[in-house]
Amino acid sequence: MDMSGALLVVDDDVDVVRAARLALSLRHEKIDALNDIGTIELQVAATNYDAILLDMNFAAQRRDGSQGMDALSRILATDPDVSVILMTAFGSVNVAVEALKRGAVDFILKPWANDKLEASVAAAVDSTRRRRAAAGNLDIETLEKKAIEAALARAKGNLSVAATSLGLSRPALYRRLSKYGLLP
Amino acid sequence: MDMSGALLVVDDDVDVVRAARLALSLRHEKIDALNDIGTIELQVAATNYDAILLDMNFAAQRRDGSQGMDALSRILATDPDVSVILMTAFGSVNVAVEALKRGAVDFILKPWANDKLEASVAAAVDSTRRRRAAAGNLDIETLEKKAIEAALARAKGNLSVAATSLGLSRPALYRRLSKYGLLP
DNA sequence: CATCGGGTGTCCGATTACGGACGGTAGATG
DNA sequence: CATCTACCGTCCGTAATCGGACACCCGATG
Repeated sequence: MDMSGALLVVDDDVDVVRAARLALSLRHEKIDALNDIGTIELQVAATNYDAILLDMNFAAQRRDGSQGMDALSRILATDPDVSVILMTAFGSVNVAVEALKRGAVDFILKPWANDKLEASVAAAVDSTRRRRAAAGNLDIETLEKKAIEAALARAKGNLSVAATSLGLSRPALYRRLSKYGLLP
Repeated sequence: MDMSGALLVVDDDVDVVRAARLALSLRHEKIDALNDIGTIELQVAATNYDAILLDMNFAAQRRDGSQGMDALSRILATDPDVSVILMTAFGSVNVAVEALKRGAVDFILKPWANDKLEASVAAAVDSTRRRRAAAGNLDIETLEKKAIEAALARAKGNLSVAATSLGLSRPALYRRLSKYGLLP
């Protein structure tokens, strides 16, 4: 499985950016860096990143992670399908939980173990790709087929119940079962 | 907004169950308890709970949370729409992150603050209800309307692009826009 | 046993949906 | 200016879909 992706590392500490490149460049060809969250929306809108590594603090005295949380929201508003991994040296259980509840896909404490970072990024890239594929899979027939499969599963194979929940008559459902190759 | 829900507290410590009832019974009429995860699937299959509070350790020497993680998976396999809040006295950032990545909606450290527990449960009940409502909203027209709205948003109002991504001809899309009241 | 309720599979006259084609607009380009 | 490209809104001959109705089956019940 090819997990090479386009990554963005957002951190004002150049050593962190360097360490991340070192850990990830063997496997990922494109690793952009951004040291200031002020233009994060522009950057994210301009490139379909596969994963974003986002630090949580961007001012010397800040440790509460609120800047990273804010940036997370802005990133996801700009590109709802991208996976964001938050990074911090000052993590607590509460901050970690809050980050994930707000949509981060993972949370990495600094200093990280390289194999852990690699695994997290690989999973994030995979996640993003699945999300993009699903979002691109919008044709009416695919959605209809999936809905019918879901309704059948929920109705435990009862065709009458499934037809009702789908808002279809039974003959209409039979036609679709035949059309989509779902007949037993 | 009525947030009274059917709750299940899964913990082998009767003091925890008692404390949870005390904190939550003013607002929630049904609070079941289960002290052993062995029959968790049966319990969850028998009742449409709105939220489940799940301890992470069920044996005296166990602190790693693996029993709770296992139970979480089993609960979600049985009822994919229910919100599960994990609880433990031995939480770490890694355990918390792993819990949320596996599908828990929140993570509470013991001993908890009652207002925090209440808020978490209220959000979980709301979440579960939204999930159930969405799962029950399976009629073909609703799904089709939503798909069209999503495609229009992605295509930034470009009808030709939206029609193509939906697998429809432009006249077919126009008919649906008219049918669903989506014409500008 | 007969009856009821719930479900299955199919048919056919009526209705609706389909998409290629037409005519038009707007912006970019030489 | 003329041309091209991309998009918009609509039409109409053809094709497909619609759902009430029919016949049947199965399990539960009196």
